[in-house]
Amino acid sequence: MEMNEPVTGAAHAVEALGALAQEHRLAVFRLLVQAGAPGMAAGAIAGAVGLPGSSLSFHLAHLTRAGLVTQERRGRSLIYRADFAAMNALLGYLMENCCGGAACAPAAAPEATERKSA
Amino acid sequence: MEMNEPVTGAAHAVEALGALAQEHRLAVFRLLVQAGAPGMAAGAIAGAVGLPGSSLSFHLAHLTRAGLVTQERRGRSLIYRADFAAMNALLGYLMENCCGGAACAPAAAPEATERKSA
DNA sequence: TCGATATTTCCAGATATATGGAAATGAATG
DNA sequence: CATTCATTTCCATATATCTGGAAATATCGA
Repeated sequence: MEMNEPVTGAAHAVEALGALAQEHRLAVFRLLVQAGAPGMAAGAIAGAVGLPGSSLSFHLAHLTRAGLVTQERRGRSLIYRADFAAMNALLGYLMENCCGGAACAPAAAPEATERKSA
Repeated sequence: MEMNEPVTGAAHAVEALGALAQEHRLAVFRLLVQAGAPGMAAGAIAGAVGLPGSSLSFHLAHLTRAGLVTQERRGRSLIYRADFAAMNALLGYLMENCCGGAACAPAAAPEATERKSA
């Protein structure tokens, strides 16, 4: 069953975008983006974003269902990580066939990796 | 007041993502992305996505409020266009300080502009 | 000014989502 | 096996969103 496929069709994209379209989930996702490969345990995330366990769990499940984060048990903790491949697939879907293929401005080059602070 | 600023803070990003997190609005936005600079009239959009006027208007207003599309009157039609700058700001915000600044995989380069067909 | 065209606003009902406390589950430790 | 720690599931309430018909608004042409 399609549980962890890259964002391919409209329905997947809507689910992923909906997962990100919420204050706390967006904060969690960005936190995981910045955490990178090591990921973070649910408890550490809860501490960072200041949410009660039940709410955080709800949001993590939402992000996981949408395929934007992965879950791995490590001892008694559950480690969550941003899924960069899924994210890229989503961005690609949004900009697909941008400007009908014409050489539009560098519309698909978010300079995030070059940025210093803000 | 902040009506058309680039996506800067979390609240803006949530609004933009929420605007895209809906089947019909996503279809409309992608249509406008592909239409590029000329944009499309509301009626043409309605025809393309098959929505009654009132619903489409609701969704276009939503996208406009979120700063993802712009509106310009041309005769009796209203021309809508995707706002690529806002889109890029959103993508940049999502990937900000990706992997803590480490040289992570080319996570922020959706190859949309290089793609041939799909 | 009258009529036709293009689009929006108004409305109310149907559906979906967010919240957090309390109880339940899963995994390690002694 | 009993205890502690980490996280999830359950539940009810509160809030927000989607929908489309009908009426209102705006622009053009004769």
